Amino acid sequence: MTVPPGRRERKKAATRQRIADTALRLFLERGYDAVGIRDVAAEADVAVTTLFSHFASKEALVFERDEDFEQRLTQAVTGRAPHEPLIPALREEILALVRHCTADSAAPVWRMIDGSPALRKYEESVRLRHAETLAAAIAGDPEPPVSATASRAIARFVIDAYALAREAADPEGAVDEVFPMIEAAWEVTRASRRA
Amino acid sequence: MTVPPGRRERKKAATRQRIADTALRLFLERGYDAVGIRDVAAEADVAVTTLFSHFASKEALVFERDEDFEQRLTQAVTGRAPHEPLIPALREEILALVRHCTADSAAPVWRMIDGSPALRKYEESVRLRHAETLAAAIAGDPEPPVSATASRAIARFVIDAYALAREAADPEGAVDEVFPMIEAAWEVTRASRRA
DNA sequence: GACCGTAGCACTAACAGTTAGCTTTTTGAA
DNA sequence: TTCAAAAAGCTAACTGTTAGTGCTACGGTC
Repeated sequence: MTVPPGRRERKKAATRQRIADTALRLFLERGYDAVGIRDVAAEADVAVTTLFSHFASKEALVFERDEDFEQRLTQAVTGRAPHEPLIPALREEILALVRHCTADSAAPVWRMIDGSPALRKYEESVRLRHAETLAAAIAGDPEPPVSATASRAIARFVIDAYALAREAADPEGAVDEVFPMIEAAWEVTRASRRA
Repeated sequence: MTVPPGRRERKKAATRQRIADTALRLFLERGYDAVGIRDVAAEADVAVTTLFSHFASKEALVFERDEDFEQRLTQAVTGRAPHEPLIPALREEILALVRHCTADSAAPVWRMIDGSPALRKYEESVRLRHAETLAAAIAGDPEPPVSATASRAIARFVIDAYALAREAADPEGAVDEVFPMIEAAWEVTRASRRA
């Protein structure tokens, strides 16, 4: 019983990381569309099939860490202090995530994403998944019980806020503008429940 | 100068329609994944390149009429009576569209879409475009002036409502539940503008 | 320490969507 | 009739992705 995950899993993770790093480097050097899967595989010194055993698609190479995003969102819901209101907690988390991805160091990557229709499309589908996960977290939260539809709606609104902020000229300002709207929408679901 | 759209354009439209009809028929008969582009082209008696000159992708064959959707939404905004409030107008239009696509006659098509990840993903990207178009219509409406961010947020919320309703067990009930939330979000933008 | 089942990886070859390059037909107008 | 442009066609490729198959190294067990 190895507390540090066994050598096999470490090797696997290393291979995965090597592929992701190589891919990102090549994409940034030559442009996403100009780099083929075969190029990435060759440069990372793995077979094409190996690459696809670690990543479901070419786009997934770019959004390698998207599960962190998902985790942080659900954590913001399920891990908040008792009686701490939901929407402000989500607001803080989204704000942190927006700051994170509009940081200068991340700029080239996001410029690449914005420049590729395939990547933008993929990002949307990733966000849809995040919205579903977030909806499940909200629906499962005992604090204020809400209907399935309402929690899915709020979840989508929150993800929308993130998407809008990322594209806005003033990302933090966009969060400040959209979240009061979400707060109001949220209040409606609570009001109808009290009635 | 032919006032009735010339023969050339009619023929082109006819070819386009023949391709779309053939594609949909084959997809429903054999399943979306089991039908290749070459099958559709052969059955419609056109070259593959011709097919792609009419449709940008295989998925686009299924969402052939999606511009109607877009048109109806912008029409609901720009074509409403003076002083008619925005959100109820959008609510009515979304309700009509939801009814339209949950009608029995359309059921097989939507079942096919729900059964194919590629189609679901494509539908999301189509919706994103619709949200952008709707946002532009809202932002361009003189009646209640709103910021670019607020109009984009509302537009996304409205599209979200449609998406949620389409997937919900009780589509019309979902519209009834989500639109009050949107209305509240909308009021926030108006309140901050009056302040 | 030897043994074995499994997981990771490799290789080839192919499939399917999509596009480029170029030719032929059809159309609308001079 | 003649001509330019649009539409349609054909061939051949490129690119992401997968199936099939086998080899190798690891991890747990006796």
